[in-house]
Amino acid sequence: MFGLTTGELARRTNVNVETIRYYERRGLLPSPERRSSGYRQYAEGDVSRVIAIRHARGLGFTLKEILELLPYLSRSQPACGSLKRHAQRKIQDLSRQILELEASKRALEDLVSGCTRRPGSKTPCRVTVSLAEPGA
Amino acid sequence: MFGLTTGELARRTNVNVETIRYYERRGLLPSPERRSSGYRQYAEGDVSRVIAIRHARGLGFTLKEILELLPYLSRSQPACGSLKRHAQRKIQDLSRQILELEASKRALEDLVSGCTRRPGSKTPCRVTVSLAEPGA
DNA sequence: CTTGACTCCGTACCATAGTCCGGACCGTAT
DNA sequence: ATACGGTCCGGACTATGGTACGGAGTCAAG
Repeated sequence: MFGLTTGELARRTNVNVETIRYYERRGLLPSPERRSSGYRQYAEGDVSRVIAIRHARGLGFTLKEILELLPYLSRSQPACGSLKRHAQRKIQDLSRQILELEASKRALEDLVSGCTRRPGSKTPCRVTVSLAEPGA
Repeated sequence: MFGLTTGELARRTNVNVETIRYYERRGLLPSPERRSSGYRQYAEGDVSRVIAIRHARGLGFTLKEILELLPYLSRSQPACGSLKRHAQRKIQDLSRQILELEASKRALEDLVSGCTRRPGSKTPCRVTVSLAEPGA
């Protein structure tokens, strides 16, 4: 066996071939061995590595953050504490983002529910006013 | 008076001069009158227009969405209904985004709280495993 | 009349996460 | 032997929302 080609790795991980190359450029995947033809030869372990990256992406980690996380994943004695701190920081980030979105949502809901304008009315509706003259 | 220059509009609305020009390119601001020198001449109304754009951005609307919204803001009889539908669609978007972030947050919290590994332990911590072998 | 601040313009650049392209080369089946 | 699909590569392109640059022209104060 010569290991997996880029396409095979891509199929197994359900990811675009270009994404595999992109992850290599970003340093998320190690530069694999090459056949004499130049074709990349991936090992089975690379499958779980790609899956781990996709999983972490799904959890909201950026590629940059994952790059910091990856060393822990390949150590035999993983630095659980550091990993935990990363995760906790990410939880804080997510909490903040959620709060921001909720604030926007509430503001919009207030806007919409506050609009009691009847069609044909001469006064502009509250939504219009709020967008056009915020603070009014 | 010759109206406001780009810089004056930028200062009054607390945005970058380049952003003003960018909004013009994107069609969010009308191309203003020009002095003989070519300098843009903005009217007072443009101040509230820029502020409205920033406000809508803060509510989570994209520039593209704001572009669709703006016509309603300048009509004398604003189409309250359309505006309301836009706002409601945005509320749906925000709700969905919030749910996604909350799901990620919960997953991370489970990961972190589930990790009871003692320093020096031979078994890798759950956070590591979960990231490296999602689904395991 | 000069200086410094401001404005003009097109274009390039930033970050993010990929995706796509085109020409060249490889590998295998027929 | 040749066709077809896979792979190689650098670079361009997508979308988003701006920011920065550089050379030229403008405005106002001294």
